[in-house]
Amino acid sequence: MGRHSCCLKQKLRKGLWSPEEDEKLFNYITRFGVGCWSSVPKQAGLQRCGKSCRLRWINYLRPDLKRGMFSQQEEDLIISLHEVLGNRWAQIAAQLPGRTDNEIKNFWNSCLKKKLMKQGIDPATHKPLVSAEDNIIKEEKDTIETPSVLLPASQGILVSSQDSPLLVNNSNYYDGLFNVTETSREVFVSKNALDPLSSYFEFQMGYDSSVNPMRQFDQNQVGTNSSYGFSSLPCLNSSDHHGNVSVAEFSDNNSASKISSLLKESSSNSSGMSVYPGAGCQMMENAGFSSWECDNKIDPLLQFQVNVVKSQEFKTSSWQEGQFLTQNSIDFTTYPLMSLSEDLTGANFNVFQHM
DNA sequence: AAAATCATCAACCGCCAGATG
DNA sequence: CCATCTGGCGGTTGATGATTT
Repeated sequence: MGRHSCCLKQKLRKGLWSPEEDEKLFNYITRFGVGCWSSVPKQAGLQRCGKSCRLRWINYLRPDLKRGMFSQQEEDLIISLHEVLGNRWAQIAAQLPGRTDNEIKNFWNSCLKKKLMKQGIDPATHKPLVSAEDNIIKEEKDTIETPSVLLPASQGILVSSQDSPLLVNNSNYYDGLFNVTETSREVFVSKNALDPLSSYFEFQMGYDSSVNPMRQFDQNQVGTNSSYGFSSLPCLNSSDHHGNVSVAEFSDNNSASKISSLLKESSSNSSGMSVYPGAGCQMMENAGFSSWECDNKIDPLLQFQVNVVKSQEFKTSSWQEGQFLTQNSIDFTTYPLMSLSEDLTGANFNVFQHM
């Protein structure tokens, strides 16, 4: 029970992936795409279960992953979303282009949780740490009060997240085209650090370009890659929480990491990959245009977002100019089918010597 | 310098839901 | 319907490197 049939088969490798395995999987997926994961290992010549291959691809090999530290903006967004969504990591990850649920989950458990605790905030409830009795009393109170309310955008947006309602209720925030004015900027700036959704606004709209991950995205990926079909293309640069660019990404001593980074660096030169199968709607989201309807039908936050995004009519011109267009298929004809072994033994190996 | 402890994160496990026959 | 397969998700583990003692 609970165990996939593929995993029951004997002699399947487990544990860390070797560079050779990464190469096989990557080359297979880029060549044939993802159909049935259970058939991937056999056809790719891997002694792994399909599930393991899927995980490896999603969490590590797929070309659109953004690696490196989380920006402050991303951090705020994760906290905000966690307050609304709880441990629904996949949904949270869907709001952060290039990040995986696993990555966010790890970041939460290893870093954000402690950070909140230090601030005297219960990471589970996002409320000040209080005694258990107080909590019980408060929970009873909460069940009576304020459910989340969604108002039509034309009337302003009231987002109530338990005890920290955020009212967005004038044309500064929403004028039919969702223009962000200086007024709204001020409000955002003075927001409660843990105000749910306000960070989300910032992130979606990229209002703070100094720390905006989308801008970093531009700098790190677009700026260093002359062609890009989709989103985060690999780059040796990464940013720390304050937007400082570093080459920390290559500090990873794991050989598989190295080869994968190299691999992705190589692939970035002609990335025609726009959609990785299995990612569902995330590609759309990565492109800056949400298609929440695919997976999320009733979630209040997502419904809220749909309203906002639809209202904008996307204001997409700049994104389109940046070629962040949603495509429905992978153009593997433009994707490099290189041999990682060759890369490692060739000139690209010099990359590692600089580390 | 060595041992102990801590932090990080890739990968696995178990469960669930939808698809399929 | 029912059984099976498959993809997806969240929780957890264990290996590894970093830091502290």
